[in-house]
Amino acid sequence: MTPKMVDREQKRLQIIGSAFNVLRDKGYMDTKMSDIAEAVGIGKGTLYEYFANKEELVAATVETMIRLSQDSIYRELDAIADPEEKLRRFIRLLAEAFGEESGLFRLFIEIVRGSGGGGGRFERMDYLAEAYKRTTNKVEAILKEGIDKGVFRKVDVPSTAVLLVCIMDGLQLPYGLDRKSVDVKKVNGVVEEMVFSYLK
Amino acid sequence: MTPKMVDREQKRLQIIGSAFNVLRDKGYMDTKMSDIAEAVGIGKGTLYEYFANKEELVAATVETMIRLSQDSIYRELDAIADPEEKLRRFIRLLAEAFGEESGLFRLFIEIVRGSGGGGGRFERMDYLAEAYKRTTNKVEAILKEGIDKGVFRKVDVPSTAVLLVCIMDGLQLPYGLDRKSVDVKKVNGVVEEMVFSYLK
Amino acid sequence: MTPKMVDREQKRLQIIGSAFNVLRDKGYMDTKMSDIAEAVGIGKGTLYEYFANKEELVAATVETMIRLSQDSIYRELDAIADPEEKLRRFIRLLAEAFGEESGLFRLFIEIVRGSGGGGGRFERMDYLAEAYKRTTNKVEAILKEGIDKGVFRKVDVPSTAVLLVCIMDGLQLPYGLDRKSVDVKKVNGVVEEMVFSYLK
Amino acid sequence: MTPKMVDREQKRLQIIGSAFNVLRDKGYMDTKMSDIAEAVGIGKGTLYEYFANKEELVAATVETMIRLSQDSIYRELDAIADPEEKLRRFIRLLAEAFGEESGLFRLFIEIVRGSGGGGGRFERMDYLAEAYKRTTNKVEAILKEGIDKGVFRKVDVPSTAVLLVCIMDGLQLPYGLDRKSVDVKKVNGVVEEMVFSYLK
DNA sequence: AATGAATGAGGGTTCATTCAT
DNA sequence: AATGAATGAACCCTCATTCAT
Repeated sequence: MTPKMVDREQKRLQIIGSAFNVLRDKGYMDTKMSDIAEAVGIGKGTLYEYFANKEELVAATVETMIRLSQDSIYRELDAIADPEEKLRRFIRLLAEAFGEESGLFRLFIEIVRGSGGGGGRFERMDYLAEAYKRTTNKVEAILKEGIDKGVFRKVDVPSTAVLLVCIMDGLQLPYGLDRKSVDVKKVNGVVEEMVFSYLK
Repeated sequence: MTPKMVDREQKRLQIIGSAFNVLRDKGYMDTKMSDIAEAVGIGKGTLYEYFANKEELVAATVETMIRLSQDSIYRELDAIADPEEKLRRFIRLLAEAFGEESGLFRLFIEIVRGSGGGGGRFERMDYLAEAYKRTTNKVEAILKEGIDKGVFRKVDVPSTAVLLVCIMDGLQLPYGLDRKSVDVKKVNGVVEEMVFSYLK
Repeated sequence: MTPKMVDREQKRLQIIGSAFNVLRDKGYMDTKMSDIAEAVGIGKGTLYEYFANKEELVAATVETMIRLSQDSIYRELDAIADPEEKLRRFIRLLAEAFGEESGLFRLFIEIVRGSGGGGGRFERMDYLAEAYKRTTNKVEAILKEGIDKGVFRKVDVPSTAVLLVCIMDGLQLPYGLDRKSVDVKKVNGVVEEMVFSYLK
Repeated sequence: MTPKMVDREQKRLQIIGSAFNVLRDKGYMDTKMSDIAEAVGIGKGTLYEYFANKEELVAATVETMIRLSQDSIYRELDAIADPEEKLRRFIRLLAEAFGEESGLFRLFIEIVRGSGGGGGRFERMDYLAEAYKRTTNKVEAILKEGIDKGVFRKVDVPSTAVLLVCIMDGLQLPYGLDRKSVDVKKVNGVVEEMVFSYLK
């Protein structure tokens, strides 16, 4: 990687960071390229020096933010040996990651929505599917390990893993609708109880 | 309500029905007013005789479809006396309603996304919050009844109700990403098991 | 053709007429869609009700103007029996058609230029090639008839026909460069003399 | 001219050479400044060290290429004494210069087109008019000499000269439209025959 | 002198909305 | 009441030009 490449990559990341803030707040549809440029503090045209078009910029933004989020989660998880503790931590980290602070998943969903139909606009959304798959795989591994070690019951691993990820995703819902009246912490507590009541 | 009003209401419903089909398939962003008009089989201008603008039409569509879905679910549930059976049925009905066939929730999410930020375009989305609230209330009622009758443990009712709705919502996720490799029926089965392992 | 189609075709022609005026004066590159809209006296968006994009509009304009020009020329020629008189008239009509009044050919050339390279923007320019071919064919027919009737020498018909069309085209040149100092009428006279000195 | 100036002039010529290749292939409209810079193998900004803007660069390119072409033609013609031979050679040289290999005239025409209207972008296109004038003057001189020497008929010299240049220009036409089906050599042969049948 | 990253004016195009019929 | 032709604001994107290094 030449020095120039470093600068370029730095700038891409800077743009992605600001782009994410705007996209998270306004959604894909309502985010104009000029909004992003303004947020980064650069000219509109400069965006096109780093990304071919809006779709690429948004895809790269989502990809990067997911990767960063996943990397950070996985790194922390890898340091934990006990499967139950690992799963418990996983739930909390995902709840955090999906929580309001991030908004990543709200954006994620909007984009998936737009491209789910087949003729959708996002081509590179395979990455999103991969990220999802990576997460379910991670959960599957944790579950298997727990079962092998006799910590968990012998549950259907693939279905349970999918369900766990779905639940974490579903916890997004109140953020859009009912921010005030829901005690997120409590709900998260119930999630853990419920999951382990099932696994034990 | 005069006969004319009835006609008017009929036509609104007809438009809403066709609009929903289009919106479900293409998403909010990619659905043009002309697409809807074409689907209904009327002129573009006529839409504006029945709805003030795109936002109103879409809001009314989502409202109506949610109401219809909820009405049908509640009607069926009211016929069931046993709380456990009621909750079990509720889970299945919601899974169905949120399932791929409907697509209602994918649309719902896309719209909520757009208006979540506060400055968003959808003003009338309070209705969505109400629908959500109505559902959690319904679940709360079922839980309370079950606890009162000694069928369920004494769980935190509000949090558990919220969680249940979130879980049902979260089950949408695979539809957009991983339609093929997920065995939806199995996952739904795990949901039931998990919920009741927690409530018992 | 329904009544609506008539109106539509009328409007297309109206747009084409105004578009031609603008294109002739400013050239393809410097003609903005808004210039054309303004010239027609309609909104910019309306152009797109009748033509898919700028390229289609320009292609249709050139096609139509060429067709009109050719139709008018051919109609007049068909009324003439004598080959020499026919060719003489042909030269004069083409000189007129290609003359400054029209500017059609200047535009024509600019467009062919842009699309000649192969990767060029104009896909429908086959029509231009056809128009050119139609003209050379017409000239070939006149030459053949003249030769058959013994009015002309036995020249190489295809090459001579191509050359005649090229000459007429070449007469455009002074219009762009030297409008003032060239006596077009005289030059046209020389063309005729030269051509017939060759054919006799 | 200081050594520095020589270097500068060298570089200008180098740029012009590459610029011509690109312009000939893509046309004015589709040639970006970056294309030229890349072709020269220098930075985009450097172009502006040698030419004030795109227009100047293109104008200089066309000017230079025309001058080079004319110089080479004139040098060769000056070595010929016999007027008929001179004219014959002139026709062949111009046919070559205007031929596909060069593409100079296709570019020339595109540019003249853009600036013909008066409000056009090219201010310095006077040079093109001068080059054209120089060519007609040259032809006039040849014709006069031929007439004086009794080799040619007493034709209208200015008109005939203009016509000859127009014909040579017109021979460009098939290159853009009908490259395949035209036997250029034969057509060029007919040109000579026709011209001399007129002059004798 | 040379560069190329940054810029932003400007163009083509879309589509929600209007309104004359 | 119903229509769809007309509209133009608004958006994405390009590319000639500038200027800090």
